[in-house]
Amino acid sequence: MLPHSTMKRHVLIFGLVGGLLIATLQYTEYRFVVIEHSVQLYSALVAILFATFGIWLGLRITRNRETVRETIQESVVVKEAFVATETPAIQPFVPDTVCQQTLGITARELETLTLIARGLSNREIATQLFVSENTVKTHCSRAFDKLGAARRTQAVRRGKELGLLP
Amino acid sequence: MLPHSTMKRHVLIFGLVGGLLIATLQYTEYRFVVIEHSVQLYSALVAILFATFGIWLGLRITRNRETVRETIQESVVVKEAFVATETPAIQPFVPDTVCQQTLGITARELETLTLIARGLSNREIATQLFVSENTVKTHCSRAFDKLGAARRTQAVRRGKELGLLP
DNA sequence: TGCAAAATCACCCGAAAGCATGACGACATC
DNA sequence: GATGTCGTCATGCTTTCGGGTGATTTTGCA
Repeated sequence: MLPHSTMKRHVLIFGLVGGLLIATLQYTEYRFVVIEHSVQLYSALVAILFATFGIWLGLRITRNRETVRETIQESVVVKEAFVATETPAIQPFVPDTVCQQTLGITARELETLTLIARGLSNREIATQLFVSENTVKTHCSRAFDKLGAARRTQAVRRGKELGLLP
Repeated sequence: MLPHSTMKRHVLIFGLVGGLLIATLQYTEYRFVVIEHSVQLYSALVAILFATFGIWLGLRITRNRETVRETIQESVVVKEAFVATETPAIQPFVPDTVCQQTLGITARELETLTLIARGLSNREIATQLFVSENTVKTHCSRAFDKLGAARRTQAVRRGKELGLLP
């Protein structure tokens, strides 16, 4: 359930940022290029910027709308929608405990996976979890095994697909 | 021939009007419709407006530039350009071109990043891109550098945060 | 109380990843 | 023609990962 105010602020910020961006670009342009085709090129750039921005915004909004719709009819479909679309919008992420248990992934392993997904190295993870690097490696190995992953990037991907990671 | 300052002011006005339009519409929206999906629908509308505006502008500019350069062929080019720009607005993921350019990430680097995010190893990426593994490594290094990432997992995380990766 | 699972740590070793550096050709720009 | 960017590739070197194996200590539950 997305609060409307959040969305509103989103859009508003988008708009303002767009305007500001244009303005700043304009300003910088003033003191930079004074060549022949600069205006055309510059306009093209702005146009592309606008287009991509609009497209991107459209994509975003569309995706969110789908989320809303899915949530309303809430059933089995909600799960997939949750993983795919709503996850990034909300802060307190709750991993799919069912999936975790069916795969036999322990709490510590999931914790390790989460830190991997954050981009930490084994050593950093060890520091953060107050364990040795070897232990982290063990957790990694087991988690990778259970996820059917050969690399940590793959593990992250799988974890996100399965709803184990935010 | 239009004086440069005129064009500049043109573009600037476009940007500002865009931002203001969003803002005012947003404001009116606040005190008008209080229906369920109004915000989402409304945002979608604004997005479409933005996108079409951007596309239109892009088309205009493109046509102008083509006209300037080679007057012979034009209609065909415009058609293709239209198809090319509007099609990707629907399904597939569109990376944030602005962010990409501000960071100076090249197309090849982004491609490499995408495959990294898919969990592929450097060797697999090399195979898929028909280049040597060393080249992949180079792309990785440069991309990591531009993203401020030390590891590939970190790069993926950053890329997703910045809207460069799906 | 005792067993099983989990968590912890260690060691080795090969593979992969990452870093630095240099180089070359293509291509566009100036 | 000089310059710059991009893509490509290579080499050498260091670090990190991942797999394998084994061991010890908690811990939870029967």
